[in-house]
Amino acid sequence: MGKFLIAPRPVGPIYMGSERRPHFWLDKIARDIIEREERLGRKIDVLRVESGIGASGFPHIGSVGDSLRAYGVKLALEELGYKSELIAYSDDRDGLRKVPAGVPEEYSKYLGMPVSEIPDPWGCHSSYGEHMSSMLIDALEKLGIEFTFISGTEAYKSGLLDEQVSKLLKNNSKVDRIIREEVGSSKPEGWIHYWPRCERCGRIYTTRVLKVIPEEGKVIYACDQEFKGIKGCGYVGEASYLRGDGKLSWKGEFAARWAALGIVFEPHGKDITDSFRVNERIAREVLGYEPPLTVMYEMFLDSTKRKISKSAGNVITPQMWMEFSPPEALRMLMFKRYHGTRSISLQSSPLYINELENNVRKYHNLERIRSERDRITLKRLMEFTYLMEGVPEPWPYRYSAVLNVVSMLPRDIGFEELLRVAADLISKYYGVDPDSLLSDDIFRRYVYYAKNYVENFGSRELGTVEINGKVLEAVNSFIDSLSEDMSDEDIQNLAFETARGKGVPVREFFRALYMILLGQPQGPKLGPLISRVGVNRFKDLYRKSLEEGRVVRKE
RNA sequence: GGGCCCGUAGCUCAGCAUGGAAGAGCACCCGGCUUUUAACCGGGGGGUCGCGGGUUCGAAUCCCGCCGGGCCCGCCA
Repeated sequence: MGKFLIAPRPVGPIYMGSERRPHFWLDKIARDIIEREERLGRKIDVLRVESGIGASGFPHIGSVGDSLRAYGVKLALEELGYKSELIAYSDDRDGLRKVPAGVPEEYSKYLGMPVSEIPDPWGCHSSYGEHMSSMLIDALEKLGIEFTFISGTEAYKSGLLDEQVSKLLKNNSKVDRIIREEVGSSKPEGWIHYWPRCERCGRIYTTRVLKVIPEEGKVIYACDQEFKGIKGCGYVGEASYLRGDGKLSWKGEFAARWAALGIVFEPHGKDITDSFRVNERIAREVLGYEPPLTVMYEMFLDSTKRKISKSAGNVITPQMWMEFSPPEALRMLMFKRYHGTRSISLQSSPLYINELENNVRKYHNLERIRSERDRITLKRLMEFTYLMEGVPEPWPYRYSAVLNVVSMLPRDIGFEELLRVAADLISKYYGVDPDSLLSDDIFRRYVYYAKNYVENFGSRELGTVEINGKVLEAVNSFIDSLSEDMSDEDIQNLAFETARGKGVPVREFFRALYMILLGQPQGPKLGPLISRVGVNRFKDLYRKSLEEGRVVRKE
């Protein structure tokens, strides 16, 4: 199908190579999916894409990337005129493998038990697993992702996977062989890759299937394996695999889900590439289901390119992200590309927001982008970033300005007061109506992000400023002449008078002041800025800059 | 032991699938505009495309080898 989207062109030197059309990666995947499904002759009334939702630990920023990318593919499929659905499948049937930091130590007693059967440490959800997955679901909703939720536990209990589980167990020797061929196995030859839940101790990772009884839909098992130092309880019993008294191991669970739900696309992190490869073969060779198209994405690193991990203390949760920058910035970051190791940090949030603002502006000036490829990439990136609901008109102010202003204001004044003062200053900077800022959701959020940023990371690091000696004298004279009782106007006039009186170009004079205070050559109108910040506070800030050696006299 | 990603301008990165005159943004420099409100405008400098081979009329792009940075997996998912 994809090929027919490209119109035939006349042959000739002018068209050499021009049949290569630039494309955005999500659009390409969507076209590939459709082409593939048609070739396979599957019915394509609803194209289901899937994303797993972890339920074993706290979600981090990478967890939402998987779902976000899958959702992007769903949007792209819909744009091509197909119905599509995102399945968010919670892995709450998985056993607890380790007790994450932040969960009571004594939870080690639950190791090996399905997380949906472990009590919620905080008591607010029906289980540990539900608590964890609900945190991720909450984040997905904040990101504007629509999905159909399926709980793994429910899936097993409802019989959704019965057919596939039966097939896998009946063909367990074939499954075992594939596993051995692809990744090897330390289990004895002929191992049956299914985890029955021990009726007595409730664990699944300490059991071993002794025998499959297909005609009764059950297995005989022994709870005699060791898992993470925990020994099985020794119980021997039988479990129905049709009622879901257990679960498939990873070597087959994806395959079962794909076949049962008819999944055509699922992204995966590189940590489970082996798992994917095995499952692809099992789906194809045992279940007779051609596995979904996939993309592999890299894990996230922090700004110093170190792996994000709980022990390193650099974990970013989606909830933390939302305290510092908007969901659309995160969507943009995730949709930009899917390969290459990504580094991400909350401290860089002003950069991400700046990029978002620039891209929104560029989107409304597309004709200015010369290269067709860049044009298409930017156009689609922004349309996906705004979930196909329309890219907003650029707003007339910058986050960097809001952050600068907020970082200079006293911090103990309360949010509403901070908002008012910031609106006042920003309105003067950009020449917009302060009331419209106060009722503007983006502005309100900007002030919120900026407040959090300053409280967590301090003011933005300002570089050293070199200032011409004569200009510096003028600046000093200006600072000395300031007094508490001056109005906005007085201060503004004083600035001009001082500059002229000292024979310094007005532009240079202002530039110097803004560089010292904000680290950038322009800022909100000076009189009101100093007045809102407070003359004495302003003098302190200036004195500090001098003391810290940030301001260097240049002849 | 197995596998993956990255290396292109000072910085952040596109471009590589399908080989056809090295790109963007930021930064920098020059010029313009303005009693700072620029969310600017015009121009400019700057790259042995990590290194070495190979294929080719032609390689950033394909193949092989190496160097540097980083990541993942080893039965848990």
